[in-house]
Amino acid sequence: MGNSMIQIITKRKTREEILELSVPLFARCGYDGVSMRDIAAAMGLTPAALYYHFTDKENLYLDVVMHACRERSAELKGILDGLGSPWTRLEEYVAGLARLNATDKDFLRLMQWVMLDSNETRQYKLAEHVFRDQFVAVHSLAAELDPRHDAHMLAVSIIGLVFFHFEAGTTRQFMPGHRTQQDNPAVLAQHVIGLLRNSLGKSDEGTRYRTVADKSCLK
Amino acid sequence: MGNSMIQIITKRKTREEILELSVPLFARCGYDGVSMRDIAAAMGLTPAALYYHFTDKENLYLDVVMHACRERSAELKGILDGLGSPWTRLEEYVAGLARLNATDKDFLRLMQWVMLDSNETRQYKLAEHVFRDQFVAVHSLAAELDPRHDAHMLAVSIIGLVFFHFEAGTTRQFMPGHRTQQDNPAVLAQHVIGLLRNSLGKSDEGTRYRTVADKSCLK
DNA sequence: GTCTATATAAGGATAGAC
DNA sequence: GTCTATCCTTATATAGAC
Repeated sequence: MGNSMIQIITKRKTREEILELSVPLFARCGYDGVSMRDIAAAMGLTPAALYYHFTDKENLYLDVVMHACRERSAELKGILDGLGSPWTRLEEYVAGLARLNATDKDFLRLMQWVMLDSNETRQYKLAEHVFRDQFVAVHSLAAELDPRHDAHMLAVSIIGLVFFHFEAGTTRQFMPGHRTQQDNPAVLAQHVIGLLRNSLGKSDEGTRYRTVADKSCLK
Repeated sequence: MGNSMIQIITKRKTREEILELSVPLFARCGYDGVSMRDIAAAMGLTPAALYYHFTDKENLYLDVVMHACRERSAELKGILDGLGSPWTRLEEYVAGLARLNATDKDFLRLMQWVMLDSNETRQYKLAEHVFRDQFVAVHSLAAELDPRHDAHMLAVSIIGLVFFHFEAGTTRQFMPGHRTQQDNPAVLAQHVIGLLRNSLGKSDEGTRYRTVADKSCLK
């Protein structure tokens, strides 16, 4: 009995280690680009050992992506569910999302793989576990920010403004006007907030037209 | 001589057909997800025949992506190089980019694969042939639109606002607030232009604050 | 130009020993 | 839990006939 307890704990531990070590592999090369042999080699195991912990490659992949997301998006959820004014939460969320994407390239690329997945049912499962919670929160925030806009489209635009900047990161660096400071998440956040400031209804706070004087969104 | 001419023409024709038929395959499943067998089968050929026209899979893939882009982004380039005012060109470009992405899912997905490519030199080659021309044009447009903004970041934001909407299309449809009309490129274009209108300096035209009266960006 | 046949490697997955 | 050994399938690519 005590023995089986140890087995379970050990199994859990190895399982978690496999998940954690697989994240960068799948992030870099995607589902088809990584073999069970690759994963086993990265772990210092043989491929056969992986099948003790996971039924097949598909389930291993699903668990890896969900594991990576559960860990990494908790902070953002906290911001979105926070108490500040909608505009404050937006600023913090944009800054947080930019920081996450700048810091953790693996997370960024996993999201890209999810959106490109050619297996429909797999994509649906992942989208539900990975995007739904956060999108629901951004969607309500968008509705609070400016009820005159379409909340769904505004939510997508907010996320897209941050996300695409990093998604295009590796190609952007070869394009005209690139400077290294643009990869600084704080700089991007300021840019995005500057873009959104005048588009969203802040007239009730008397700040709707403040951009002319406010230099924070200017170069 | 006349005979060799026929051979060259035939070779060209078959080559073009292979490229055209490979676009949807690579668009759907990416480089690793498509085999030479798949392509040959789609063509009604054997894999060996492909190696008469292309040295290897890598070069076939490169040619497919470049072929698809050359054909599809010509219209957008025309808009960007057009004669209208910067703001007019922006509106037309956003509308054109939205239409292209909505109409041609293959193009959209090929762009995604390029940005995710794990082969660095391959990604660089593709980025140069696929993005540079258009980005240069959007970059100058951005500089004209509002010299106070960082033109590079503004250009990325303009493209990202349109692109991400469609990139997230398959997952977006399961998220709250989704309505089918949001997939209409004209609706998206209006949304994006509405967002940008107040952020970009149009004060010299006396229209900077016109959003309060202008209902086109409202739901 | 396209075929058949085949070399050679890499992939997912399992059986059974330890 | 992990190993060795192996099965079977699929992959890229080439040689040589037609």
